[in-house]
Amino acid sequence: MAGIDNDLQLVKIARLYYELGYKQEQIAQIEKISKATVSRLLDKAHKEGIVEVKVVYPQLEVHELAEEIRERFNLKKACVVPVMIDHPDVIRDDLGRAVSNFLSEIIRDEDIIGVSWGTTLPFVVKNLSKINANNVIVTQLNGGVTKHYLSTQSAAIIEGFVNSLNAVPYMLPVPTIVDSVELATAISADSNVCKTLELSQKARIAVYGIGKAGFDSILVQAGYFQKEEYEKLLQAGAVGDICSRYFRIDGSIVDQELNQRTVGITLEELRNKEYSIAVANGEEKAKAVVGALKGKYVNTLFIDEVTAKKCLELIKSEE
Amino acid sequence: MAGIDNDLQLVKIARLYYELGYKQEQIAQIEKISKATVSRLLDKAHKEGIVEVKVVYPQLEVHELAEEIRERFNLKKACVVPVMIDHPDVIRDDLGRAVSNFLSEIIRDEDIIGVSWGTTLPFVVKNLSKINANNVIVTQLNGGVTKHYLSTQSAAIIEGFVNSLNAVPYMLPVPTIVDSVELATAISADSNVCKTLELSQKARIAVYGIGKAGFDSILVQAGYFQKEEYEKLLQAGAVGDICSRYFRIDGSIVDQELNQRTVGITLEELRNKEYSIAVANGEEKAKAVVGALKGKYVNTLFIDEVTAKKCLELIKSEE
DNA sequence: CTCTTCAGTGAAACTTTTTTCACATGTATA
DNA sequence: TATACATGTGAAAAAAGTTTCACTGAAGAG
Repeated sequence: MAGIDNDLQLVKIARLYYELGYKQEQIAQIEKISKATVSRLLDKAHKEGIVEVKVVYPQLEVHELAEEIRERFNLKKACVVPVMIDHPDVIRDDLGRAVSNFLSEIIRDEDIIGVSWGTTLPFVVKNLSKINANNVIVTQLNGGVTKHYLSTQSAAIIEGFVNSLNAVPYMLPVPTIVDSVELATAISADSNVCKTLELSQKARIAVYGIGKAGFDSILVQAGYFQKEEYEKLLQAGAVGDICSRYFRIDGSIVDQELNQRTVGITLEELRNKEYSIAVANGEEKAKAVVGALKGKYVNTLFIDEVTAKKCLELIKSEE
Repeated sequence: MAGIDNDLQLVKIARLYYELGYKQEQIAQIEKISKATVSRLLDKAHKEGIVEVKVVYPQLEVHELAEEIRERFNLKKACVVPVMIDHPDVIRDDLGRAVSNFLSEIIRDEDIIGVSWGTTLPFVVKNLSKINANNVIVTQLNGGVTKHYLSTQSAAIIEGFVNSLNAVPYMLPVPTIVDSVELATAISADSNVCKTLELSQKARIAVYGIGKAGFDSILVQAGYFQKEEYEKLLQAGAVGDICSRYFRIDGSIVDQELNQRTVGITLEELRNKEYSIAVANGEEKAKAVVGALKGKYVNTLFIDEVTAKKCLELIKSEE
């Protein structure tokens, strides 16, 4: 798309501006263009990733809250990031970084690591640094959201992991929920799908987000549910999902038939992972997080301060 | 110096500005300070390294010129970087990056790598990325410039290499040129100095700048030479120096007595290195570069386009 | 205790950057 | 060939960011 000539000029202008501190007007003279164009080209350089701005700061944690949650649910590890700025993107970025750091501590050669998709996972990928490991396999834990096979969202997440770990990907290019149990069985029997599912089962590490049950869920918006069907689900006590499998606040699975129509790793299987790593962000997800913890679908939790507090409140009010 | 509270606010403001794209005026409202202060704090965040701006671009090379130089002087490798922007800092940065990339290709476990100081070396250090190698030793090839033992310049360069390579440093905390041959011999006999010199001799890789002989040289300014002494040197044909040892355009050493009063690796020793890597930048250094190449003190050259052309001109005009 | 000094601040003046607007150029389409 | 349409430009207007300046309050000196 962008020619090399073009990019060279962008680089030149960016360097004159950011490395040498020239004013845009001086650059305009040098390049014989208007200062307006210089401004526009600098903007383009940002968008094309030629200019990178990074804010460097230590990873902070709220240890007391983390310890309380870890003990209460007998987790392997809990990490609570402080809410420095109350904005989802900022919090998710901090969570993503924390998860990423943790992964680079635990990943080793020959590992199989399963990942799902969601709103938080992209932030893990964004913060993933090159990790030195050999023969790692990345598997997709559950199908994509779009029904038209291969959602770009999940593909990008897997790709990020693959690049950072120098790994081999195993995708699950199927819908996450299908119309009948028979169809789900048939799909799972397909040799490619089956291979990925097997690897997901064997994975030592699984990383996924915790979803909140509600009409704003991606699954609803992607048309996986009729309105009445979803309402029934909510009335039956659904508070959240992991890999598109819905559970109640006590951790029990809501609808066994639905569960059987869902393709991908099961919640049972997650229980047995050495590392079942969940990331969650947002107060409204507190019930979902509590459900996930009570169901033991998670042994390593990454969560923000506000949500962590809300979770503890919920638990304490139950007692 | 800066309190943690203070830094936290800097980080917060930097993130609001660069990650969320808030205007300084909005941030001023949030933090209940004036927009002038926000501007000042952002400036401080830059200076403290909390905000990093990087221009990302591929490493470009002028292959034809490089090949011509490589062949003519029978070098192992020559790398000529294009002059995108005619400013010493920019060119040196490109050179530094090129050297740094090359080093990360060739460095291996148990290596000994000797480095000098100069105006170009800091740019190599700046661009050095973490290199995975074990038990590497970094030695200082020649004494610092200041006569007061331990020049910060060279210390910083060594430190950069040590950090990047996870290496152990061997410093040479002595003046580079002393008053008498006897003193030089005595200093070299000191057990610490001797150890470093030995390691420098054994080093598989040496990295250094090529200096130009002239009254603007750091050595002159540091008071190593009387004016008349230096004039004599120039009249005797000195065009440049490597590790404070002066040579003519044909590569011959200018003053044997001075050479013997110089502490550090000898030019002879550089000739036998597996990798004798020189970096040079600036048209005015062309003669010095030609001398270094003719003397075979270099087998791997990193140079900018303009200087490379000038060198070839010089050689061709001699023929 | 008073005076001086100094770092830090906001308001306002100033500079720099971005956006708007009108126009030009080239390209695809009828 | 004419016509719509997108793309890119500079001049000027508008917005955003920086610097100057005068003032404040705190720390140290007398």
